[in-house]
Amino acid sequence: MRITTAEIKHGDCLDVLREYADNTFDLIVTSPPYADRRKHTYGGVPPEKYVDWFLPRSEQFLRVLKPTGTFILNIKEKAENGERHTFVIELILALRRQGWLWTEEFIWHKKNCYPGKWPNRFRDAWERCLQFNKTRRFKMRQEAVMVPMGDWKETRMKSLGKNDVIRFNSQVGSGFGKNIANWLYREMAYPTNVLHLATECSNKRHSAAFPEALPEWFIKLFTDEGDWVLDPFVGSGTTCAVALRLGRNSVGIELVREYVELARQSIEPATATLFETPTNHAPDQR
Amino acid sequence: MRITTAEIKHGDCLDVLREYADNTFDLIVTSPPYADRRKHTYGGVPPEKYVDWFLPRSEQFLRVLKPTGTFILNIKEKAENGERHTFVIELILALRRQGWLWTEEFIWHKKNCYPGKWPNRFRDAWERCLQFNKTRRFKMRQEAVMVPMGDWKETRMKSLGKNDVIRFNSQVGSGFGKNIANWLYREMAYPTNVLHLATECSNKRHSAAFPEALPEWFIKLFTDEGDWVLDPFVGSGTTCAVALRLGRNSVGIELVREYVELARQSIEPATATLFETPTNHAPDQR
DNA sequence: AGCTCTTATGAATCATTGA
DNA sequence: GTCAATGATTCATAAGAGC
Repeated sequence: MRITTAEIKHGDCLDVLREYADNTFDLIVTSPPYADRRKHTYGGVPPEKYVDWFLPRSEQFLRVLKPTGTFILNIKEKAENGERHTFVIELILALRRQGWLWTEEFIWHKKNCYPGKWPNRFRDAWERCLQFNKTRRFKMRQEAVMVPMGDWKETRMKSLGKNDVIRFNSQVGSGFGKNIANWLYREMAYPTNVLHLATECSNKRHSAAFPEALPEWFIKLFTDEGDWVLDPFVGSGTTCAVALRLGRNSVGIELVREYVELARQSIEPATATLFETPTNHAPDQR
Repeated sequence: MRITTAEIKHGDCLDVLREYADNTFDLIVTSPPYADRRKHTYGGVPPEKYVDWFLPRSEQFLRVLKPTGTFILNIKEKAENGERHTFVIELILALRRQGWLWTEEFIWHKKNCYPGKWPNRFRDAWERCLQFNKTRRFKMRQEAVMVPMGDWKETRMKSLGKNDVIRFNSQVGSGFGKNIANWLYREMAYPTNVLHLATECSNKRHSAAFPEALPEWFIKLFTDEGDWVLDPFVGSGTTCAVALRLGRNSVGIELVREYVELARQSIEPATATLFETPTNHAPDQR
């Protein structure tokens, strides 16, 4: 038995993180407020000042991240007046100077991107998920995010039935799930660094900044159960809700009061839930 | 009747391009030799010196490109010693200082990329196709690269959603009918800035060749028939072969002698072919 | 329960109008 | 003149309703 905690803090992550000790978190995954020229919008940091605004905060991220930890930054520059902003690539260079290793750039392909037509531009259907690390020996659980090969989904999954799949997902490593896993892994392949996810366009009150599948993928890939996850710009709480569901401890920080309330609601029903850990489950088999 | 030419020049594009007048080409599309520390490989420019090596050449590109023209740079930094090189993003910043507009970054998603497994890295399944322009008013033929639409039209036309009605009501006058007419006969949709192309594995002796579909897409998008296409690092001649097939004039430049021979062979069979131009064809209608 | 059909909307961009 | 608000354009997805 293990208690998994999820906590939403109100404030600027620059200040809030000072309360946390060095080397606390295994994963920092976040989608910060994008640079925007308009002052009334959330964030309101103009592109020219974005790097200067970000660096003091990423300095704290660097401090509280474990040496084996990973920092995933979901960010995308916008096109304005016909040209792409450069603040994101300038941020990459600045973060390296700050001591981060730029280890990977994942591409999130948004299958259902925003529509629109312009005379000299197509719809923007991708975002960067930049990976930074403190050391080259970071924790990575590649088996946790394997994907079905070829037409596996159409052929075998259909014959399995929905309940079987749910059972498999919830109890890999024991009994029924283990048997499936034996032949399943032969049918699975490692993914690439291109993620195909749709944005969530549901009728929920709080529209998620990014879909649950995005933090879920990185949490599975870079943490074990019981590890600590941080989202310093947690917004409506997606990251913490997913971390909680996956049995990871999490801290979310949010500046805007009303988002704090939303985020707390999203994790409320399960905050005190006890998660049972299968006795025969080894994290590195996942 | 019109004669389409394709010519392969031997030499360094820095020197060869001096023979060409200002504002000659409508499109420059190329996949330059990647930075590489090993000297025996093609290119052999170390990453630290890549920008300095590239800038004099891109200065020539800027000169010979028409004001309405486009420069597509297919390039991807490689991971070395566990970290991504920054020379590509530094090159973007340097090209902007040189006078280029960084108008777009297309993502080429390589659907069947080379298999492999590393302890802390997934397969690299994408490359950057950076778009640069001299002005914001560049030529773009979006209709030439439209893709078959999903079932959007059918579902949309079956019944208009309440939201559509609201949006139409907000318009003045006969906007409603006009928009419906736009949808009625449409079977194709505009693509996004993510290209899904398979790599051609059945390839020749030139290792860095990109698939024909890649230059083809950009040639269709940014040129009309009879326009001029340049590939300053033409390698085995893919760009020129495609340009010829599409009825565009092209110049390819290659430093390595044996690749020059390969490239010339690839366009040989059709070099002198006469392309018949339909008499009722107007370039601006495409 | 398991389908099909309906409906809303999403980190969008550009041109135009208004302050 | 600079800067901010408004209008026009467009399509893939999943929740929810209906059968």
